[in-house]
Amino acid sequence: MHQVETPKFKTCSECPIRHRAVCAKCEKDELERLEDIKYYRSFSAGQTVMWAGDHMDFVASVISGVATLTQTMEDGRTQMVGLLLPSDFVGRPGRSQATYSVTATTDLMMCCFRRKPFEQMMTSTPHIANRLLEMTLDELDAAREWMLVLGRKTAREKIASLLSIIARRDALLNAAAPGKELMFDLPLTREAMADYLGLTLETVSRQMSALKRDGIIVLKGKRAVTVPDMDVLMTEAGDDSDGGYLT
Amino acid sequence: MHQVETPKFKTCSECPIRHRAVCAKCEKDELERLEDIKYYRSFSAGQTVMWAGDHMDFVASVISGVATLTQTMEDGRTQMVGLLLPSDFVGRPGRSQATYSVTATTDLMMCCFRRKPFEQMMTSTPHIANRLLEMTLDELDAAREWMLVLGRKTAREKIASLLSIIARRDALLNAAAPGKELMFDLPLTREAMADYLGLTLETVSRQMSALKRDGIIVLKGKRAVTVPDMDVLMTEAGDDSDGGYLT
DNA sequence: AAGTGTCCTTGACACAGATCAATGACGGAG
DNA sequence: CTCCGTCATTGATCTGTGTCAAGGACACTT
Repeated sequence: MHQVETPKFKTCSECPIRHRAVCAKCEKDELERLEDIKYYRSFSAGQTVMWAGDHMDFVASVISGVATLTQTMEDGRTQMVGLLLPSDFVGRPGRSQATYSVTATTDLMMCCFRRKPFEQMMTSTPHIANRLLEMTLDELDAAREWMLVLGRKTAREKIASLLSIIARRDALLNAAAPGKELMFDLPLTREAMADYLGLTLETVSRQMSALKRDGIIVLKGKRAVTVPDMDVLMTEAGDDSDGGYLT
Repeated sequence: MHQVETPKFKTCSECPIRHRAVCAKCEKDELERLEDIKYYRSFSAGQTVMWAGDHMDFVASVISGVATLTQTMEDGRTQMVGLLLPSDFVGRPGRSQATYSVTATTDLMMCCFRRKPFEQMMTSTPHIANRLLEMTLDELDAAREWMLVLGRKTAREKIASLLSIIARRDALLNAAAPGKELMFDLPLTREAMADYLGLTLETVSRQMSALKRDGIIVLKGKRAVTVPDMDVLMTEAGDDSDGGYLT
């Protein structure tokens, strides 16, 4: 049951992800052509957007909310392979079958483009293909970063890594003051966190409790997280804490 | 010490990776422009091609041999994040610092393009950018496949997964008859396999012995592997064994 | 032929994280 | 306000893989 809510803005130029999504480099006229082939779809938290193997006749951008990309083995073991945040792209041009399952973990709004005309536009205007290449290269880097987390980090480091990723992108979206403490809501259940990190939900829960006990994070309820000192969290994640400048 | 051997062919049109590399879609005239900005470099097994953080003034295609892409934490834990086979692309246009270390695990020949002129060509001819997008999307799929291996598979399944990947690409290169037994040389040491799989080299060794004991593989020396039945290996990897047709 | 270095194998034991199981917190329906 | 379902926490125990350690196979040097 897709809720067919409509977004609060009217045109692409008012779209909150206008400058970061796959359409970021488009000129006015290109945007107008995109308007013709796009439509909005919304999903409520927990809904499945598509199943692996489904026929897909669209590609899409996440406008708001969070979705997950997951892969499942026959015996039910599942691994999350991507976290889709606003402006992220879903689907692969030239491919009609979904490779992964997509699930909304919060209420979700997507901007969908009919696949065939979108593919045609990609060949006729380089702006879209260029932007998609940039975004794909970024995602590849993120996936490789994640391979280090999955392959070599301890459970505690994994949790700290996930928290710091979510904290950072949240700080970015909400333009938080640096150096100060950060506050955000976890967009994932313990089970989803476990699926992201290659752990069980029990281990996630225990490590969250341990980080809380050690004062690395403060929990209010199950989802609201406060990070008093981001550098300490980064150190727990096994990443170099210094931000790059001033040694 | 870079060995400055030269390849056995003379022009791009005779190049063995001509139709699969980043230049695959180029026309004759575009190939000529590429000739002007390219040069060959060769490395012997074990040599480091570049260190993470190095300044890079080129991007490159692997012509022959195998290289690895690795990421290392401060305390020395390392994770391989990519396996570079012939036709694979190294480096990121627009980025001057290497993100990962690249190491030749066999003798290696690369076709390097000076970065700045290559970037200019990317904007002026869509064929290169298009091909690079395709290749990057494929690599992203491979990375995500690997996340499932790292996060959710047992040591035995991990080894079987790695062996089946190498066996398949080898069969592809050498056009082996399907259904028959496969034979190939491992291009990786036990330690490199461990770094790919998020295991220790001892566990890799034990699981190799176990697969051998169970008749899944036959070892001749340390590197030569024979797979009597590919379907059995795929089942051990936890992948669906059936190739897609005929259920 | 013995010496040396690299890579690999195997064994004994320890431990991080999985598994099994019980209980708790919270929010929505009636 | 209580019932019930979902999600999270915590404890007890088990086990797969890591760690530490010894030795083997092979290639290359002299």
